Amino acid sequence: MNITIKQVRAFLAIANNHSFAEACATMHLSQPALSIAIKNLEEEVGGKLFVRSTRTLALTPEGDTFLPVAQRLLNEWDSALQDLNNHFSLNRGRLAIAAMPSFANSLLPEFLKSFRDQHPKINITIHDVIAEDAVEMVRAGKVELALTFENEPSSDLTFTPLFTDHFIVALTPKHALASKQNITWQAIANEPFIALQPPSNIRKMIQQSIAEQQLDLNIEFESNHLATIGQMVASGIGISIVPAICRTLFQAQGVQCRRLIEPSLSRNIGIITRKRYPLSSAAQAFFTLLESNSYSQQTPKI
Amino acid sequence: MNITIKQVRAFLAIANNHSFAEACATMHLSQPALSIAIKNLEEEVGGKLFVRSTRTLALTPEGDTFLPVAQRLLNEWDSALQDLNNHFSLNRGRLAIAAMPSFANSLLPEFLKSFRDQHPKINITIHDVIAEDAVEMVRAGKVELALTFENEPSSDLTFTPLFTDHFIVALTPKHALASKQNITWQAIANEPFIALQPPSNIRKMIQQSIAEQQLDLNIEFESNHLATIGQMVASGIGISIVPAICRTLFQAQGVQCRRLIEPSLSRNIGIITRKRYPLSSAAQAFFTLLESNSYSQQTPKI
DNA sequence: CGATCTTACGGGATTCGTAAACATA
DNA sequence: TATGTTTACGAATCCCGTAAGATCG
Repeated sequence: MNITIKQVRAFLAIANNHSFAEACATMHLSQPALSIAIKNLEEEVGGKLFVRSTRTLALTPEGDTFLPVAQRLLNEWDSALQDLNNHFSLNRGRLAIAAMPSFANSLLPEFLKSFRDQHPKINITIHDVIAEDAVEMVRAGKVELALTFENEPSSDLTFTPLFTDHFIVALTPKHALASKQNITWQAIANEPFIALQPPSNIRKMIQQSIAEQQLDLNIEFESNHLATIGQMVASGIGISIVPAICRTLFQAQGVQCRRLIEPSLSRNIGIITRKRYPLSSAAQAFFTLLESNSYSQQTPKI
Repeated sequence: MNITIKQVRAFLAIANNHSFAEACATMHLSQPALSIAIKNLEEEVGGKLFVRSTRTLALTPEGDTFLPVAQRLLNEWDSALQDLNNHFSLNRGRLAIAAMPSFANSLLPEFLKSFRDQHPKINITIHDVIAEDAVEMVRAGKVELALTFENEPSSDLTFTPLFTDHFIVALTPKHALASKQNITWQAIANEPFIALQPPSNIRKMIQQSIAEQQLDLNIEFESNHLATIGQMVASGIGISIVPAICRTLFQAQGVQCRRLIEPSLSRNIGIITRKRYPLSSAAQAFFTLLESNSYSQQTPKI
């Protein structure tokens, strides 16, 4: 049975207009074309759908029972294809991304705002999880892309760098070290230190750096959240080392930031995606947005 | 958006086979034809559905979300059209008919049996109602045809005669009149009479005939049902005049039948249908069955 | 006789298949 | 290099529109 959409559409047009002649207009077709279309349709389905004389046109009982079915079929057909088209044209769709907390807390909201302004119909889900989990979510296909730092190259993942993020020292303005523009690791090692709890990658990087310099960190407080650390630092109970992208967040809490030197510590932040899997139009659009704006999101060097 | 069934079918074939080349077989198409079909489809919907290299083929996220939708669309499409085809080929459908009680009680079951043997998938509904109601059900479109006697020609209904049905006298074998082959109205007028209750048409015809002969009927009992009248006659409390088509029913109850003469009384029995409305395939088949077997259903003249 | 559907037929667009080119693992 | 997809192109098919024919009210 080889029946086309157009034939069924013609059937509907005629049934709704109660006339071949009038249906021509809605179908943008000549009368003979309609006639042939219906004739072929009737041959395919095995019986007449209309009884027609020159003056009257009526549906056969079979045509009558088919009418609502045909209407439903075409409605579903049209809406399904419209929906597909909307996904491509970003008038519809879902975008799931993961971001490590330091990114989600700092730069991400601006990107989201600008994406939503451009594509308000796209539903966005953010997974604010630690870097390792973000990467795993990409690998498992739970999100299309993750915003996190660069880690070891993987055979199934791609890292697209956006910018380099430096670590900075966070302290209260009343702190003795606050008068300096640059603060050394050596100086930090003598201070009460507030650290992110493992398995944070920031914690890991700081401890590795400390170890390389054969220093010891005086960790007196720990927390899971950068915002909590900011509050602790603001209260003056200790200092911390935090990503520069979160500088705005810390300053809002009354915390001051100083350059960390000898050596400075930084990491590349970018986009993790799966190899050999295409991005959805929505994800691609977000990817492009991130890339094209990354130059303006350079970590301020203070 | 002009998208054909064939294009979506091609999309499904490729997605299910994970290959253009293999999908060719199921689509009975060459590779280039498939390639072009998908290319056109992708252009219509506004984006890629597959990412393909010579060695790998995968769905895009959009293609992936469209896959189950497309599957459902085609399933519904195919089953709807198959269903329509089944209606025409009598592999499916519903037939609603009305029949006056005397017909429904006598000849109809045999017709139904033979129809069901030929078309077992057709669902049949019988409305066993008095003749006037049967006609009204046709007029209202509640049934496609009615089996009843001929009445005044109507502008919107058609009567197709099947056979002529004579009225006969029903009495118990012990009855004094049982010895006669033919019984006159005059003789009946002297007997206790068992009549169908109004608004039965049989009652009407009998009373009209009696009146024309300026006789009086000695109605002592009345009932709504022919079967009840049969029981009453069998018990010997009176005699009745009944349609000859019900002769078998009465004989089974131990009632004997005699010819009614001076004058004989008969009516044409046939099919009532709507003018200007086509019959469904099922109704048409039943109509044809009735017509082609009516010769063998001639009322026995006793 | 007039309005409407159907048949006939020529032109045009679409689609097909073969063959060649192309791309990737 | 070998497998599988895409492009090129000639051919067949299908579909459309104009014009003529048929039919019913």
